[in-house]
Amino acid sequence: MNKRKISDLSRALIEIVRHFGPKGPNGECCENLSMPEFLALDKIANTEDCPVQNIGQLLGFTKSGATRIVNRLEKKGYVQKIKSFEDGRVCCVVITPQGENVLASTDERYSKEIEHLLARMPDKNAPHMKALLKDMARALRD
Amino acid sequence: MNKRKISDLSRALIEIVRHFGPKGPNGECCENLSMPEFLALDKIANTEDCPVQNIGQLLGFTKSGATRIVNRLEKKGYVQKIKSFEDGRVCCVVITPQGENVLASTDERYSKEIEHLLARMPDKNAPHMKALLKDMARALRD
DNA sequence: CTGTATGGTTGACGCTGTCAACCATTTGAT
DNA sequence: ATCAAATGGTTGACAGCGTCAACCATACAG
Repeated sequence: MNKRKISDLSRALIEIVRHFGPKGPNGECCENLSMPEFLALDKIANTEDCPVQNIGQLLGFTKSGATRIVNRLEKKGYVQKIKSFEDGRVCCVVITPQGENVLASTDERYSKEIEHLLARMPDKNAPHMKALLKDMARALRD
Repeated sequence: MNKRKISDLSRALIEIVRHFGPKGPNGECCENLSMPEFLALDKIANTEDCPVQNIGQLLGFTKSGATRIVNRLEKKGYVQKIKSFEDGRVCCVVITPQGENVLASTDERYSKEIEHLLARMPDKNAPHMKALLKDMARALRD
């Protein structure tokens, strides 16, 4: 198989992204959670009294997009909207216990898959690989 | 920032996927090419006389989805459909010179971004990191 | 030559996110 | 106190993408 046009490195990253991304084998992250929904849920879990717009900002959505994602999550019972009593315009989005559950179980599946993948790597250099991934993510944030 | 619920490793991978994936800063890979379109174009470039269904198979689409992606690519001028003369039912999808161009330029952008990222990382051993990423992608294929 | 399998296309549909207009609340200037 | 921005959120209309099922055309086996 003589791959052309695209460098090995690009292709490697693309394949990794594809595998773990929204359209990989697990197009949905969990039972009934799309990738953006999962990401939003994660943000909500980690933001105290998260306003709707924050989510949009963090994930690169419009505020109306954010509203819609939050509504979906709410309908699924993973999230609750509570009017802020400091500012009547703001909706604090809070994760529910069910939301916590689904987040935890998704994380578990994700982690397991990563471990499984790392175990199959040639040099068995899993710890090294983990460090690399974390460093990469950190470098992305800067 | 005390991140809860999700393990560091999961989060790292998620962030990487997000950054390089369809909804990262570059939601579109190139000018007017969505992520799936880009992937399809890559497959087409690397498959001699690629039937439409192949693309669907390789990317996890229905055959009708594949038709639609190919049509989009054709409308953009990156691809051409040619009726096979060995089997009148089959459409060979072939990349055009413009398609090659867009693929090359996208690869260049992608590569540059990776290099840039690696340069910012604490471990300056770029070749080693590249090797690790390629190993990871290889492990995915098995 | 007839029935079946296979490749591809198309119409109707559902889901997701954007845009723009909108409402409600807050805030600042007067 | 009042009124005009500014800000947070929601909603209707819309477009893009992919699925499903029905369909057409070609190939092939008996």
